Amino acid sequence: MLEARLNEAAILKRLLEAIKELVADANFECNEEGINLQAMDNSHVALVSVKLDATGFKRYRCDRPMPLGVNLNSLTKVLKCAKDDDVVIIKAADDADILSLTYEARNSDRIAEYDMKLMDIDADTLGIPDTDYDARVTMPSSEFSRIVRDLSQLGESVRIEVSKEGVRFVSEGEAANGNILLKQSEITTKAGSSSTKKEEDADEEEENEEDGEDEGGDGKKKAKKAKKEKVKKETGEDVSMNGEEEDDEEEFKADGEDGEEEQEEDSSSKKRKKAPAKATGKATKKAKKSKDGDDDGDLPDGVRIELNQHVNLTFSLKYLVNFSKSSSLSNVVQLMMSNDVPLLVSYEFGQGHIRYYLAPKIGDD
Amino acid sequence: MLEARLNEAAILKRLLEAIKELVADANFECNEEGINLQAMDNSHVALVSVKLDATGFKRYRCDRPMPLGVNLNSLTKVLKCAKDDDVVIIKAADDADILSLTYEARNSDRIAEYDMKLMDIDADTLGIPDTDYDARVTMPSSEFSRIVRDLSQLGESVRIEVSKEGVRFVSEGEAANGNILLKQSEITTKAGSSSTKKEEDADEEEENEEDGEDEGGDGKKKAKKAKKEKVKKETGEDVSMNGEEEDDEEEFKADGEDGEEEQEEDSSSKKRKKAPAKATGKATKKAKKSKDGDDDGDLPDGVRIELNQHVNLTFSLKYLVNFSKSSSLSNVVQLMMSNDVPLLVSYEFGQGHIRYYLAPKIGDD
DNA sequence: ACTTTGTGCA
DNA sequence: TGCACAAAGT
Repeated sequence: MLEARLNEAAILKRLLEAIKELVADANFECNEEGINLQAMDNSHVALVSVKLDATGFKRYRCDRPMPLGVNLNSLTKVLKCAKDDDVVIIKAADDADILSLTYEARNSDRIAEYDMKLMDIDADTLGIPDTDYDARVTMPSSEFSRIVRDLSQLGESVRIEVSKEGVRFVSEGEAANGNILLKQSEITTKAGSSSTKKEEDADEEEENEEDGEDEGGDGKKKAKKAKKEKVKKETGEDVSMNGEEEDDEEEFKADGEDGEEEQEEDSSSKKRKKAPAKATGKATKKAKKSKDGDDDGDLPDGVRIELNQHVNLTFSLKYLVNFSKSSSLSNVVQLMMSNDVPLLVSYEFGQGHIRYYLAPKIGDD
Repeated sequence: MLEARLNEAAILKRLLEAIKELVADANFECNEEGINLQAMDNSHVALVSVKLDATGFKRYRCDRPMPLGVNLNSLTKVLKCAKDDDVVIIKAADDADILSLTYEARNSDRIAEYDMKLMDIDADTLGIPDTDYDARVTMPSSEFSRIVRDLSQLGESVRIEVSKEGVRFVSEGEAANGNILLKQSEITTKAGSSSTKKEEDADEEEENEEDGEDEGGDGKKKAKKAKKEKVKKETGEDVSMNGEEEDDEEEFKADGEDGEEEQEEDSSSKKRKKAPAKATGKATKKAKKSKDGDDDGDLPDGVRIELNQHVNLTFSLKYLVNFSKSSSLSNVVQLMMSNDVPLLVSYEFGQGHIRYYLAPKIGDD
């Protein structure tokens, strides 16, 4: 039995609007910690991963893990029937093939209920490469959208180069070449910069775990490897596949062995030796942030670059444009990159996140 | 070597948006006085002429005249990558086949650079008929857009009739006929009317030249001929072809002999015996305006009609609709007409102008 | 590229 | 409540 009550239908609507073009059908994996979705795009080039923390719901109950196989197009249609500020109640019986969505108007004088057929979807839970990233770029999501939209007019692909100078997006087309340089708003290397990050809980965790190199002053990570570890954790933390920990450079692979979102709590404590109850959500994180006076916070503008090593990768703009539809979910986006490893594009939105992975084009850097 | 710095990308974006449907490729003729473009539309029916005064740029440098052959579609794409308030720097080396556009964000932490291939375009510099117009209608550009859009739904062409009564736009279609009469806001004939005109320098010149009939009271021109002379100068002034002065009724013809915008100064003084340095630009004009307390100034609404002689012409609405895309460049548009002569549709926008010429349909009036 | 729909503003 | 602008669909 699943019953989840969400205060704002808007979040769900935007999520589906963002991924419905990328994926046709997907399982919403529900367990007591929340709802996760993981799927490869139709052409098996990109991977999308959505997490909604149980704590993000007004009310949440999930007796036992259950996958809800959903046709995203249908769900999008159903969600369009909700007003943005409606309260949504999602319900599914334990062995039912029906998903029920109830929309309650704020004033409660309208209650709409929709039932949607569920489907069985091969649970190809995907192993997400648990990569150590060499560069993390935090920027306004609107700017990222703008850049990929602009460059997609010129060419098929974009080369993203992160250096101390900043981030450079380069696209070469038949009619014209484009080249956009974003300088970071403040300090160039990691942390210390007072530049704000975003609702990225990762940093606090770093402090807990990797200790010495907290956000404070040291511009660079002590050791590249250490840094990588951190970065990885920051982003990899919530990724629904946790049971296994391939170090990196692995392409996405299907695996059904992870405990269905039993989630980080366990695995993180075991493998990463830190376990600041991620599931407890933002409250904890934010509290920590304010204490630390760290880089987190929401920078409306401004670009932040955290860099271990020069990266230079080429990606298909078509996919990036698609990813950038998630801008409505957050004002900030993070790009995580290491050479020869899939790019991670991450939007954090309070109740969870949506992350996209995209393998670089070969013959780049 | 060309280097031009424009404070607002918007102006260029709008210009290209306005003409890209009409013309595929064109030469931007650059010289020390500014940048000019002249081209016939793809079907050789209409002619478009754009002028950007050097003085309109924040910085402008052009060592020697150079034509930049541009594919307008490509340029449009590149310009779409600029935000409206970006600063644009246009650069071209002397014998390069590359045009470089650099966009600097207001806050300067984003710099985008685009390279565009240039092409060789047959420099069919066109002779624009230096017509004496019998009627000039000044009206809000939005109103003009509305009228041609409306009428284009009914029929293929519009008959424009200017009389003392006002301007009448008539279209006859299969399903319905339309007929729009615009009465002028105040006095019917020339000048004196306090009706504002627009950034139209012409009027002051009239005063200088034709004297007696300054903006003051006399509603009509003394002599029709004199009036015509004036009108011609007013509009024909900046038109890039000045060397020759075919009196009128000539269709556009290619000619390479005009000194590439050596411009009016010379010809006007010689031929028209008045030469209030048009090239010096609006400052002069405006100063004069304010002094005279004449009709100039920007009338947001209101229609002004200057008429020597009844005109009655029929035009293809398809083209007029196309021309009216320039509304974003100016709140005011001027229509200049004489019987059996191409219509001139002119938008003035501070840094220059965009003008369209369209031959009337035969069998009209 | 144009038309239609939806949203924000007056 | 109506109008205008912007975004999406055809």
